[in-house]
Amino acid sequence: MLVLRSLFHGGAMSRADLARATGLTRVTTSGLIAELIGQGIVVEKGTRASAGPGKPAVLVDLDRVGLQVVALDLSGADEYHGALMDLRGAVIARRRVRRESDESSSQAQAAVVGLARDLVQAADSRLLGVGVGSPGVISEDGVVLEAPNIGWQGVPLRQLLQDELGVPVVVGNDANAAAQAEYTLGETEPDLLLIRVGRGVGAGLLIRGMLVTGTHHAAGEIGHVPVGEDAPDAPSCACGNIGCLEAWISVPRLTAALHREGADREAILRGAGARLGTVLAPVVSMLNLSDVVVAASPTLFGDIFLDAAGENLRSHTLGRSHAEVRMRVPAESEEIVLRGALVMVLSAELGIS
Amino acid sequence: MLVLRSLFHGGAMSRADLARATGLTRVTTSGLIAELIGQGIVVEKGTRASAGPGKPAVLVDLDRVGLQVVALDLSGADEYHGALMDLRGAVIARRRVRRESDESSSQAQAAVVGLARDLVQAADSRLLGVGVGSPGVISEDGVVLEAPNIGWQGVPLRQLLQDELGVPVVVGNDANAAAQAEYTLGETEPDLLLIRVGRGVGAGLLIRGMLVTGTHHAAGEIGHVPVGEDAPDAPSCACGNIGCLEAWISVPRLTAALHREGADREAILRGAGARLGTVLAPVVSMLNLSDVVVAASPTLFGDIFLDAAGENLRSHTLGRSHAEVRMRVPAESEEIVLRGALVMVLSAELGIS
DNA sequence: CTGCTTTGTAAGGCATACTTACAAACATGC
DNA sequence: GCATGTTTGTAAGTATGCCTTACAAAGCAG
Repeated sequence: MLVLRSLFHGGAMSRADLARATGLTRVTTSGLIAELIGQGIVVEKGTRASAGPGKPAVLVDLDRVGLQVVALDLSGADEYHGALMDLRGAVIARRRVRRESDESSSQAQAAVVGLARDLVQAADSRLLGVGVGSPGVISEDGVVLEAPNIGWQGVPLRQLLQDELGVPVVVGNDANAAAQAEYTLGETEPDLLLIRVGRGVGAGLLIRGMLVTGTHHAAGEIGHVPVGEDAPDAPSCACGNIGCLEAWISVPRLTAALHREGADREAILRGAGARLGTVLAPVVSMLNLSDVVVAASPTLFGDIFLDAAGENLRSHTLGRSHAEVRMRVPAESEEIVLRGALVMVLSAELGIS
Repeated sequence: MLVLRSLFHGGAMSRADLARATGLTRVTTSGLIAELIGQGIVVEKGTRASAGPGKPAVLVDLDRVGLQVVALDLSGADEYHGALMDLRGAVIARRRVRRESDESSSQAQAAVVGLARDLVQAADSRLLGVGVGSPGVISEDGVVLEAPNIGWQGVPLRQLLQDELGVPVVVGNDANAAAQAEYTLGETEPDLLLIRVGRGVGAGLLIRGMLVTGTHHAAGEIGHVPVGEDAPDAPSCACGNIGCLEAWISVPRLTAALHREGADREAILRGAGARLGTVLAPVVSMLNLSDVVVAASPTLFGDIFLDAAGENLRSHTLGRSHAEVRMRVPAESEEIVLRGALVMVLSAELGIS
């Protein structure tokens, strides 16, 4: 694991470089690399153009193009999205399956299994596994305990897919997957909060690089925290309460507000951002976070929204601590759940994080 | 570590019991116990009254009365409080040093060193180390980065005490210490939030039993999150903002509010509790916590306050997740920081958590 | 008193990573 | 052109931690 992690983040290097990076001896590293080459996970990439005296180094690296992963993103509003990727995150094949709004639980399961099977069959090289980012509350062993958007309750998705496909499968919450993608594939602090806004509002939280799951696997479910519930324009939520964060900022609700007659686009977006900032303030203070990522459609959640959220967040967390909170949009935000599913497979199969 | 942890939480047991508890073999356990007995950390406690066939077991246990720890609590409003304790948490000697309000940084340091030295000299058995729970922001290596209440800034307290006393020293935030005490000494979930209200408001947070420290060691600093800042009676805070949580519920501010003419005690306490609930709601939702502990003077923060906080918290976190949040007051709340300091030493010296 | 159970220890095995030693392959200086 | 020094990668043997197997000690049950 140590060797694989160093290789993954450090890129191609010699056995001696690896020994220095991991703190192991050259001897031990050599043995481990031999084993990994035997397993087909690591490959030799020729000698390095020598840059000094001594025997020239033979570079080794993860087989970044020879190993493949199937990643699924079930969080789309009207489609299931999947891709066959290599370890670099490059998409080799992509499939989208339209979702009917009146789909039953078993129809949805069949659609997802079909999508996964299709992509697994598209693999033209060694397949490490299948990763799935799904909305809802998901247990450690990949049972979707509750996913209202898909109409699932207690669906053992991981087991189901594994039995159908005969390949290792990992299933996780979409926001958690996105947070792991941002952490493992990006250059971030080990403490990271990622907010995802779609039909609902969800969050993924990493503390010291470790996913926070909560007592009942429901960490990150902040859509139904009320905020500004005494405001004259406080919206009522589908859950029955008034002023839930989700009722302020979810994509359908925000779109509806913007299309209302005489709507002031900027004021509405600024207001929505401010609501998010208010809800996040206690969390950011409590955890002393410095890095908050908003993964959502940039047309709605662009600079106006983000600046308002950031301003409000900072004005609500300014204490004696000088911590500056950075709020930002991740790179390639469209693919972030797919990339998160990839990272989940890397973590489960290779111990990479 | 594994063996010590099992012994600490399981109490006196035989080597064979330990083997079953840890998953190690009897042989390995026996060897480790022999080593620990050699170090004077574990003692044999005679044979167990036989309860069946087989050779009667020889009980071994941590030397709970022979090992001692010095614990300091610097969070008092007008005194430094310290105790010499055994591993059970029983107080063998206690000292209190009055604190002058106009004390300088170095005077405070001298007072703390004197208190610690006094208690170290009172030890009449093997002393494991010194633990200090201090208010403020404290780095991993025991430097008090900022403690406005004591007037400290960048004081390397751990190094200072260790050099003066020649004994292992651990320094941590008081709320963090309290949370660790509650976790290690009580029967709680591995995810635990502890709120301490005194001159300020602080929190200690454990996720999977691990302390959350935050990017700049300032996790738990929630005193200056504004809440209800638009209310007509929103108080202004020393920090310059309006409606900081601390301005609503800190002991001096709450006491002052209660002593105002025509004050409705119950309404004020309920209001203060509700403010705390509102601030905690996003945190509890985000982390999916089920256990929130309020460690504060029970005269002010009794049932009225707690019920209001709990009600507000629940009404603000009721989503689709059925998680019930339990809010409670810890046992022996007066000594909780001392006991936390004890736990910090156990953790640092013996790996017990 | 024999058989069975449980405890605790002794002896040896196996895996992991370490230390030491050395051959291979290159750059550099004379 | 060649000895010298440097870095890489592997071979052989060592230390450690835990395991398996085996057995003596000390009790209960029939």
